Order: sequence, then structure tokens, then C-alpha cells
Amino acid sequence: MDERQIGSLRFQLDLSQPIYEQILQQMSSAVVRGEIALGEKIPSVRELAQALKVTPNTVMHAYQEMERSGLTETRRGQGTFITSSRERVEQFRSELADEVIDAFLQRMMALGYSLADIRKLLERRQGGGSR
Amino acid sequence: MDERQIGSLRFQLDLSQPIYEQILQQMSSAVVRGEIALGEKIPSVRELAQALKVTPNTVMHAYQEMERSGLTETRRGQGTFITSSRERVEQFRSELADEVIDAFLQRMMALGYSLADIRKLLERRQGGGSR
DNA sequence: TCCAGTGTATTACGTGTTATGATACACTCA
DNA sequence: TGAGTGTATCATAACACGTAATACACTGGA
Repeated sequence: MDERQIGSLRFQLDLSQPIYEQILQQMSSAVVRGEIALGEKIPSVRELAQALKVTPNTVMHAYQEMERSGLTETRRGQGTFITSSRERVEQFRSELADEVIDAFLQRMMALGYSLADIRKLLERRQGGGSR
Repeated sequence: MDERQIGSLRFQLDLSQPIYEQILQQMSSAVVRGEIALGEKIPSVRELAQALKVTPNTVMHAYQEMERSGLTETRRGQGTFITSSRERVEQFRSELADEVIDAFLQRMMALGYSLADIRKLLERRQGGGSR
């Protein structure tokens, strides 16, 4: 696992997944968790490419996906910025969560687990934690 | 979405995922949910290939993965059979469930959801009941 | 013993995705 | 004007996936 830092951002890249998707996911995570401020400028395509030792094209791919999902706004000649709409970030977060939950439930049901079963299994994870 | 039936098995194949993985997953589901009896013979490589209109190689790929995970036993010249060990099937099921849950929790945490949040979201599914 | 039906292996080919590397263009701002 | 942006294009390579064809090894029943 390769770990690289640029500004306040931290990236962990491996070969198990397309690089552009890992950039996309980790950047989205950072935004959604408030680790990047709304309206903030993120590294330029070339800058991040150099920091991560990948091709600008690969970073571009990730950035374009982010804009497509409304998470960023790009201004030609200026750079790429996190959207300043808190609402949009919230919507992105909950929509993504919905998809993740749907896929999870579908896979578990295919294995014959009921919703009640799933809840029990999750409680078990909580184990020594808060309850 | 293409749906095909062979014996008691039903397969739904699309292009969103490798075919061999869809065969693997749907066959595993059927076993784990008891839709295929323990020790039962499953269609031969050529037979299933013809029914699904794919190449024998593709079915082979799926079958080899199933054997690697201990779900089936292959007997050269005879065919491929579901393991007759209920214990092994149970172990396969719970191991797979563990992996699915781990991946799910990791993705949700990356989006900033706590275990308590996740439980609440799942409860909501139960109430809304869109299955 | 033969043979049809099994699993298995190999080779060649085509396609799509991913990533690289290089180059060029368009835009913005100091 | 020039440096720094996003953007587009081309060629190339590697890899995964699927197809197609062929061949081999094994088993059980006729």
C-alpha cells in the first residue's frame, strides 16, 4: 500500500482498483466528512498527478467524475473547487449511502439472511463499543 | 437482462459484470439458500455453456472458483457436485457474509456514518419496506 | 473393449478498460 | 505576455474477459 500526502489530503493507492476510482472515492470521502472546506480549491490536475506519480490524464478522469456528480465545480484557467453548496454535498452523501446500503442488502439477501439476521450480525460488530 | 433456466437453476446474466462471476454468485446463492441439495450434481461445463450461450471456458472459470472455495467437488469424467458437507457450506456462507459486512461498514465509515447512524438507516428500510 | 460424456489444458484472436507519455489548445489572472 | 489552469487528442502498452477451436485424460455403461 502506497501512501502519499499533498497539502492536507492523504491518499492511499494500490493496484486492486482503478487509480482514478481510488482518487475519486478518497477525495469524496474527505469532502463528505468535512476534511475539505466547502468552496475550497483542490490541487490542480498536474500538481496532484505529480504528487501521486500518475499521469495527468488519470487525475483528470477522477476530477471529471467528481464534477459529473456535482461535488466539484471546475473553472477553466483557474482550477477545480469543491462546491460551496452544503446541500449538494449532503445530497451526494445520502444518495451514495443509499446505493451502498441497497447493494449490501441485496448481497446479504442473496445469501439467505433476513433483515433481522443482518441487524443481529451488525449488533455483534458493535461488541465492546457504545450501546 | 437475460434470463435462462436449466433444470431447477435460474440464471440472470447481464453485461455489468464478468459472466463467470455472475454464474459463481448465483450458483453459490442457490446452494447457500438450499435450492440445490448437498451432494447434488450440477450441470456439466458444456451443458451449462450451451444453456447460457457462453463458451465452456467461461463456465469452467466459474466452476474452478467454486471448487477453490470448497463449495463443490469435481470428479474427472463424472462431473461437478455440490459438497455434501453441510458444515462446509455453512462456513462458506458465514465467511462470505463477514466479508460483505466488513466492506459495507468500511464504505459507510468512509462516508462519515457511525455504527449508530447505520443502524438507524437500516431500521428505516425495515419500516419503509420496499423489500 | 469401446465410446459417449465428463473435466481440463492450450492456443489464437478480438474487445474494452486502464494507464502512460507526449503534445497541443483554450482560458484566466497577475 | 507568461505562468498556471482545464481540456483534448493520439499512440502505445498491459491486462481482463470472452470466444472459438482443438486436444487430452478420465469414468462409467453398453
